[in-house]
Amino acid sequence: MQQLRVTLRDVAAHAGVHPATASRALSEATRHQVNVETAARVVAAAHELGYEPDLTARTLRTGRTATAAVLIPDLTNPLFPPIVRGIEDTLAERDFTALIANTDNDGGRERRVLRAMRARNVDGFILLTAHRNDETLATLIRDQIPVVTVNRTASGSDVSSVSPDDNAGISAVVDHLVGLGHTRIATIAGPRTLSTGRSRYKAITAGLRKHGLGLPTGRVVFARAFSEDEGRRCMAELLDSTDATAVVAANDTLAVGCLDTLRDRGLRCPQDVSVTGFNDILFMDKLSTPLTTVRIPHTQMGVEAARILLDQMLGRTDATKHAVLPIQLVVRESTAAPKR
Amino acid sequence: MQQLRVTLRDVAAHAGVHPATASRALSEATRHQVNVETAARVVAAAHELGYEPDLTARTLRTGRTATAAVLIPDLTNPLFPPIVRGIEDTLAERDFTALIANTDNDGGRERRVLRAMRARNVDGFILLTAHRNDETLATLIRDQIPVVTVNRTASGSDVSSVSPDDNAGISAVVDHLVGLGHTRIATIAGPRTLSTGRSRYKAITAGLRKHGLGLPTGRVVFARAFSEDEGRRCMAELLDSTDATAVVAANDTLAVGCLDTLRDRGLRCPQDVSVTGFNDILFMDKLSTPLTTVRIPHTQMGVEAARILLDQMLGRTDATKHAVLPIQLVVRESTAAPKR
DNA sequence: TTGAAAGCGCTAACAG
DNA sequence: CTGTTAGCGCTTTCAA
Repeated sequence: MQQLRVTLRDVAAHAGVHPATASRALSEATRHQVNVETAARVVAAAHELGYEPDLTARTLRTGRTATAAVLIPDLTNPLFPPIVRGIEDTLAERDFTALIANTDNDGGRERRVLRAMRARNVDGFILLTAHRNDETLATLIRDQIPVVTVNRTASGSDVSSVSPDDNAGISAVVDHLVGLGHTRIATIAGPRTLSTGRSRYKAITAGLRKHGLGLPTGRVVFARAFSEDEGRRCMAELLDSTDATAVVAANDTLAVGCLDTLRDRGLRCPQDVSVTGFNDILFMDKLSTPLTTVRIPHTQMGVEAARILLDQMLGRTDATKHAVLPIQLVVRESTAAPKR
Repeated sequence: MQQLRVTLRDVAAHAGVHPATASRALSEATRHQVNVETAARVVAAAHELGYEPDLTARTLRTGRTATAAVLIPDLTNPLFPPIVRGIEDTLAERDFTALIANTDNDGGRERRVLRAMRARNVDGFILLTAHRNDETLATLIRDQIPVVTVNRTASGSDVSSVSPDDNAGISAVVDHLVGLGHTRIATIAGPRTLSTGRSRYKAITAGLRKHGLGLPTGRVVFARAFSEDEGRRCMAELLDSTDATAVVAANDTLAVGCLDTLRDRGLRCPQDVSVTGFNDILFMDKLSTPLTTVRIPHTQMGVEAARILLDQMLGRTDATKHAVLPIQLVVRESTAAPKR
């Protein structure tokens, strides 16, 4: 079978001390309690034997696992991998590990995942999934488990969060379109159950108002999910109900669906209709119509979230913190002046 | 602090039995050792109290964690997320969890990750990273820890693997190009340290020979990594050294780089040069030149890998298994007959 | 069929 | 500064 594991007792025996002393010598935090020479001897022994502490045993004793759960809707959505990398790399700096799980925004799956994660005694959670009035989130808050939400803010609750500056992003998009001469601007808004959906929707009405423009009912469709399918469906609906010359999609995935429908209907982007996205996910610059969109600092969002969570898990603070990260408008070829 | 956890003792007390009996009653495998009524009482008590076994404690006792490590080069490469999802979902069916780590194909990182995973007592490994003569792999084999490689086969070693049918895929690509009338076909081969690089390179020479065609030195460039940058560099090199009318890239990422270089040089694809990829990753159908490529069953590869690993971890078998999954040629707009 | 007892490897409280 | 002791929650002998 598997090679016999080197245990703390082995190290202690090798160094001629009691296991407890070896334990102290090996931990940064308690090393000062040990005679310098003794400590050195223990460290040498540990090194020599290739000692690697058993985190399971440590967890059982301390109740902490040095693990954070990361709940995401779906890893295959290209928005998430860079964020997850930011999280993982930042956690790793403190020897924490991320436990990733996909929830597909499905209540049942979410409950199952939450149970599995808690059975594993994770020290904290990063939620890229939270909806308004999120059940998972409520449970975690009740049990005082550290949580950070990313790209989602929970309604009224006091939870740390990291999000892109939706307001600035949408505002920049609207300014850009108005600057090109568009006055009839429509939007495909995200689901109202997601904070990104709501905040971007609010931002666009505000942005248009700033220019003295409105958003009549015919020019708004709410997507039921941030999916290409929904992008296609919503665009079709808009084409039937409005004469808008530009469409602001709540994210890139929806925008990609829009482009499909336009092509299927024989319309050209940007000549007939301008389209914008949000997030600047992978390959948006290489589409047949390179997408004008809002770039958010994906990886940095993960980094920030992990930092805030680490602070909480390590007990360095319990202040809630809301990081709003800067965005950047990226103008490509999906936007142009409206036809005369 | 955190809500007090319901423990096995609580359940036992509630049911009026000894913890050991409760333990037996709660486990499928040992339930038959317990009086039916007693067992029912225990189960009811567990349910009522909302008992969730502490996996940490179980691990310490049994040595098994119900966890598998998944080592990938980089999660942000769109090839991997669907595979990882297949792995996660399949592991979850047996209440196993995946622990994902990115190695960036960096030796130091790999060693660090391996140590971290072993400190956490994972029960098995899925490697999407293995190179030829892989150090990590060798260690795992030596210590008899269950391993499955995906998209990589280790040279000469006896490790279970899951891979797409590289041979059939490349062969289909070559047949397709020859069928269009190409005779001067070049290739951007993958790194020779990766089995995918080697096997696809072998497959193309074999495929060309079948048609009486050769692959002179000027028509081969080896990429140092499966990256867009390398695709750009290699394409530039090919353009300088050959008059090929078609380029077979060893994967989609390289192919995307090729397209960039062609555009930068003022060449059109497919009119001037045909290009093909491999994998059919996300958005290859929506590029400005939709890519002709080979579709592999991403998610299914993950599913197969997880199944094989589960069999090994649960001790159901120790036979090594090599799954080669079927591919499909997807013809899009990056290939056409050569200019006159 | 059930209970008693031991122990996985570690760390923290307490003594000395 | 170091050793003793105890115990985290669970499973698995062994004994009754």
